[in-house]
Amino acid sequence: MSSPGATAGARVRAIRESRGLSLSALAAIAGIGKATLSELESGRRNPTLDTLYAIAGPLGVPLVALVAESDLVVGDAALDSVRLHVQHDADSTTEVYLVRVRPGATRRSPAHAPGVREQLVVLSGEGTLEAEGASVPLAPGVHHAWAADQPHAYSASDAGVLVAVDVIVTPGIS
Amino acid sequence: MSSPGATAGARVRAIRESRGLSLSALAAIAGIGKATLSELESGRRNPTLDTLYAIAGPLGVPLVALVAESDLVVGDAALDSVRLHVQHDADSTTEVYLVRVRPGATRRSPAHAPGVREQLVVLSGEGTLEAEGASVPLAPGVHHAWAADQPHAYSASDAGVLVAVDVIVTPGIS
DNA sequence: CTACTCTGTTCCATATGCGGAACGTTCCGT
DNA sequence: ACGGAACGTTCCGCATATGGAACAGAGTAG
Repeated sequence: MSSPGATAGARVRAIRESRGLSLSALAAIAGIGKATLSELESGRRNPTLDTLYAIAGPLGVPLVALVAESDLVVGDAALDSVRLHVQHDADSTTEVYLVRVRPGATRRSPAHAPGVREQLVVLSGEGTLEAEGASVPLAPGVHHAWAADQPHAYSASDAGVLVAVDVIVTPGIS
Repeated sequence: MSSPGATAGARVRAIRESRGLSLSALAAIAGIGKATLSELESGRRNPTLDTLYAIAGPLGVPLVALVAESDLVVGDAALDSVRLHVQHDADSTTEVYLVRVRPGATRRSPAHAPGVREQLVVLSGEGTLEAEGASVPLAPGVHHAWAADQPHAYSASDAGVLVAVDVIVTPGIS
């Protein structure tokens, strides 16, 4: 955490590998030098905004995701999610994630703490959400809210990546 | 908007002035050169992460606030919004905003292009949403979707700031 | 009017981020 | 065993971000 550049580099590497992209490929797509990307990922440079911006696009993540002092829950092969926003209120904590589920993959989530509520807004892709014992079809524009203190799972169809905004509200203290 | 560095510069200047800080003072506190800050604010440099990080601290804002990809309406008495995510698909463009409406303020939005759909997930605060001729009460956890090709407005109650995630889907190409 | 301190900008030497071209490895098809 | 192509790293010339100093202007105290 000492240097923001170092953590950004680690984050870039994590996201890139979770996408199955090679360093050379990403450098080519982003239009930057391989040397730049290599030393950036290993934390040996502190990159320019332009460089980070060039990388964020092809990775499909908002620039915020590379810079934030927020946590990145890196994917197993099935899913990765980026925390876009955290907010501590008097009686609850609200988190906003951008979730990406790979085609054909399923993400099972264990039960959260009692009282936790979760909401999903699908941006693109199709799939299914299993929650509260019901099965909800997911498609672009679909919204669903459920109690997350029970196990639940999202899965993406084989057609394409499922991208969604996930809002999790946890009651109680920060 | 072309260069992320340029918008970051403008944002730094806006926040600095809203804090009543002089350029020299901020440079001294942040431990960076006045030249760096001057040319950064005027958009003539594209800064390093380290430099932005050094500035964000004394300004009292998260690094994210300086880097956000789109226009942040600072100092508008009614509202500010940060674009968290953009995504161009084959037949539509999806944008995710974090919107803050100040207590008692109202944000009126003109009609967007035909076919644009908008969704709101309220994170905290209370207020009212006027859309499609109806009035929807807003409270934490509330979700609403509507056709945004007509004028609409959100307003926050006097109780507190209204914070919400706003998803806008625009059909057609970028 | 002078002297001082503050403002923000411009000039400059230095440090360093940058991309292209090397490099050593590993893997795959022949 | 042998190309050949991919991987990621290191080297190097060039471009540029950096901070210190010099600068002009504005405001104030003497």
